[in-house]
Amino acid sequence: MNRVDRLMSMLWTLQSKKFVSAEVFAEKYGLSLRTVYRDIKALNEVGIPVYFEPGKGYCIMKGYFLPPLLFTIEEANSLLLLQTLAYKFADKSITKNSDTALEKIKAVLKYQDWEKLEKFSSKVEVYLPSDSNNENHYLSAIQNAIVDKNILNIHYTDNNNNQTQRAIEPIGIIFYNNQWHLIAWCSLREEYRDFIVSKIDRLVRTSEVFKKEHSYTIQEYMKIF
DNA sequence: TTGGGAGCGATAGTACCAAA
DNA sequence: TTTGGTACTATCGCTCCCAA
Repeated sequence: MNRVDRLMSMLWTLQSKKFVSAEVFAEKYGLSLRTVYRDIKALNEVGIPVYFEPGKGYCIMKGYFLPPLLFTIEEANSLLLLQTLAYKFADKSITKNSDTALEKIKAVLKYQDWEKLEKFSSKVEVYLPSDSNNENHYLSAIQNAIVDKNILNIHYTDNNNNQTQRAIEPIGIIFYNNQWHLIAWCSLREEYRDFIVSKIDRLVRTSEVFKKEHSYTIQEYMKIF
């Protein structure tokens, strides 16, 4: 990493964390403390309001924000790979967002890097078994419901082709057996259930918050069931 | 019990020099 | 030009001791 990239990286770190000590920077970039002090001074000299709080570390003045407009070609390639995986493993609601995110990244790349990224994008492919299905578009809504603890109303077709309507409280999503599974408290069955996302025929995210205090995390659920 | 001063360690910062 | 090493100073927080 050259010095300019490192200074930018330090800036993003300071923007994303409350306090960072000189020692943490030295360890992160494999530098001596002396060089970290020089870098902090360099940031100050170009007008970035980095200040020091005794016992805590360095911090950037509240309200100061520089949008992360610079990406290296390696970072852009990594994101392109992730987007390719998203196309295969996620649904339309996710790929729509990852498309626009990648377009924003491409827009701020240097022309040479943009050209490299375009060449690379035609040389990456992921193959999945033919029975995998990511044709619906509920993953994004499910993600938001999990974060905001919103109840979901779903129309679901189970393994016996029985169609039911349920109110569920989603605690997490898991990808296994080539399918996304939604783990949720089911008010119809009054227990935790594993719903295959592709078998959800209709999904409505309500503004109603969870009625139950959930005792499981998604990791604990997978260990137990 | 409380407040002040001394001592100590951790951390931040600077100066100078050498090496790559 | 950039970086690291060493020596040094400054500051802060904590603990201990002692006097009021």
